[in-house]
Amino acid sequence: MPRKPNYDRNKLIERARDLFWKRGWAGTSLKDLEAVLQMKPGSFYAAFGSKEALFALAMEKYATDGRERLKALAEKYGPIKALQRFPEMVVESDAAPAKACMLSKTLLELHAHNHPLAYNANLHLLKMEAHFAELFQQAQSAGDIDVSHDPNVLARRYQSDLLGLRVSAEREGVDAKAIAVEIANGLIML
Amino acid sequence: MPRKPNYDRNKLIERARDLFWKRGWAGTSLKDLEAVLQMKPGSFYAAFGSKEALFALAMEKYATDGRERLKALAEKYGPIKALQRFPEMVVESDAAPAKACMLSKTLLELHAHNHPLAYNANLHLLKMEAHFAELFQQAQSAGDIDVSHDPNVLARRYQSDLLGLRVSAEREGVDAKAIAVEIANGLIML
DNA sequence: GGCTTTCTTGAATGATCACTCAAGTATATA
DNA sequence: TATATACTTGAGTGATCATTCAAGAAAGCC
Repeated sequence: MPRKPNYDRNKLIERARDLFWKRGWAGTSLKDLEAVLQMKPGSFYAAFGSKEALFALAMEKYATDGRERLKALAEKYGPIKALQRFPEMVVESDAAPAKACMLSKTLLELHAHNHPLAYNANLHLLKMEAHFAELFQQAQSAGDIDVSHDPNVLARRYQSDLLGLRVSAEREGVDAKAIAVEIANGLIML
Repeated sequence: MPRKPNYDRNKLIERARDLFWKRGWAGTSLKDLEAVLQMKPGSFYAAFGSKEALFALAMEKYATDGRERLKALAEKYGPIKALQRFPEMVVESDAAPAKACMLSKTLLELHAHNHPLAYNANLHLLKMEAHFAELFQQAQSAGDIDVSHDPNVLARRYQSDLLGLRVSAEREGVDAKAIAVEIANGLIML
């Protein structure tokens, strides 16, 4: 009896993610979303409920994809090489809507307003950091990093460096690739 | 014959800076500004011309103050110690409206819109980076850092680390002080 | 083919946005 | 004290914001 929606929900979320990622929360209007998603307000609200709900879905996809890319890298090259390649990968992806991290952008924009999405962004960052810690620990087991280091401390610093890298990459006239290489090289000496 | 304004323009700019710094560009409405500055719209526009013009003034003050704090630190402790102390100082200032850097927040929020304020923010970041490079060079002259390093490269990385630190400091549950110490210690080994 | 159910449409909602301006008020000079 | 010159006030501007909803269109089941 029902009627199927004539859109691919997953693709819509991806397109929304790209727009939110690039323009941020307040910088993305519903008119922008309607244009990109090719949806009228009625359909939009029937499908997603609210701008905020869609943003949460977009951020979820962003975070999940990031973790999966890291996981794929680790399975292909091993933990230490994955950690070394990841910064360069992030900075060099020309197809991405922005160089900066969507999670940190969201956090910075909405933290002062105590907006749920800011809290949400931080949760995703914590998950990613846990993943980093896991890889650092595996690298220690493989003998690539001295066991005197606390993997959680390494992960915390690594993520901080990565966030800085990605802010720098958003700037004009800064050689982010060079910074990425420095971060990667910094891991050899541990 | 004229009548003097009954406000201290400089203090108004400082209060505006604190509000913009905390809440960002879109997150700060004119109503918010009117409340904090105790000004009606008419006075506001007579005094500053536009929200954008005031934001530019606020950012200018933010950047100038930052450079002066660094300069004061360098005059008191010398170049290398100043560079080491700066990250901790930035993270520990509890009076500040936000931990994250106002310039990077502005850049991330407005870069995708090609907003003049984003370009402006980048200019201030470049100035700060030049100041860092100068201190690195002085530290080399003093024998505290090996001359094999390019001071501009050091400054680029230092600023990137600092930006990452300050994003991390904005997060809940992250020991930013510890990261600041790590950055400081990283300078010893150069 | 009719019927039910869902999806789609798009005008309309009230709220808030940055900003304007004419009228009123205060002050420094003459 | 009179006057000229600012500064202050606050209601009002049109634009845009996210969101709603009633009406119309399409698709699966009997």
